[in-house]
Amino acid sequence: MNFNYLILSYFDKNKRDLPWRDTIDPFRIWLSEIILQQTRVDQGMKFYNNFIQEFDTIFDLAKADEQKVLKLWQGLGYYSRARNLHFTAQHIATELNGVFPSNFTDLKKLKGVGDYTAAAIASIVNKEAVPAVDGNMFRVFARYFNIDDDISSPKTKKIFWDLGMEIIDQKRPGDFNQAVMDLGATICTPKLPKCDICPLNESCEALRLNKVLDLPVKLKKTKISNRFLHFIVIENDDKIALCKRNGNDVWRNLFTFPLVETTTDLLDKGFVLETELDDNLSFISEEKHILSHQNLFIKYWKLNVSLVEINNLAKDLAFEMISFNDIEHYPLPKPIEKFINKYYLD
DNA sequence: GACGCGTGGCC
DNA sequence: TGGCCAAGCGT
Repeated sequence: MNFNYLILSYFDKNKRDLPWRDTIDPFRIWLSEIILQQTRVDQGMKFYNNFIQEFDTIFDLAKADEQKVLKLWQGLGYYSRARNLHFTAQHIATELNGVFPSNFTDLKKLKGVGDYTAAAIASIVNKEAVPAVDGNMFRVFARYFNIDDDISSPKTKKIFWDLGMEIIDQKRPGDFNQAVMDLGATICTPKLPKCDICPLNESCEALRLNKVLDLPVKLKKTKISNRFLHFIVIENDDKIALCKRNGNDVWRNLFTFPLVETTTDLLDKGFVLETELDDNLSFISEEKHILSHQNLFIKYWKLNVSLVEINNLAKDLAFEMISFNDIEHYPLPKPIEKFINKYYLD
């Protein structure tokens, strides 16, 4: 019994019924792969369904505003995926005459499509025998073949790619890749792997050597930094101040309240704005919001000012007054979404 | 090659 | 609880 036979037999009997598995439409396969980057199926499913409901073809996606795409992506995180998704849809619609690339080399040229995504799409849509090297593949292969190279090192990826190229099923490359991912997501999991019911348990090297939980080896740990954010809530009538974020920072092109960032939690002199308007500030609430690489210590402050002062401030802080009725069109980071839901929309 | 980029779930 | 993990990519 070899790896391919065992895992494909398992896949044929146990593959998960997922909406993007009903089609070979490259647009839908592509969308699902982008959504599932660093994201669990459970979390991405409803976003996929929402996108498909809103955009039937790549032309519909290309015609939409980026802001609408980001709004649909709101809550899913890693928002560069949504910006690149939209950019690539426009690129295909206009530069490629709406024809979605189907081979690995051309897919790789698309913004937001790397080795993994290109291989996944090419193997499923084009039956191209290229391995989809993702976290699941790292884990399943590292365990089955007892590979202890550090998977956080980029050069290790070539070891797994080469091995994948050697053994990928030539007749069913797409099923092979999906079978590895399904096994990794349901049986060969990072913690509490279900080795007792694993279809590969008679030939798995890590299981034989009792080192399943030691593989794969991942040495590098991401460094976490602390940031201190002060969001200024400015209201007038049925409007509230929002700023579009720009620059190379989290939540690019999403909207927040006007922001003052400090280097420590302790505000020197107790001032936020460092003008006489600090007298008009009142503390509302605080929370800790955890990103993958940053701890955000967030405070919300209400600024009580007149309409005239708001108009003057708007120039300095670059915000717009947005009607609550229109907020549904503005993509918001999770903390801002939660704040607005709690204080205004309940 | 190292780093920045979200959110939610698990124990 | 806090650390780790989840179908990576761009720079």
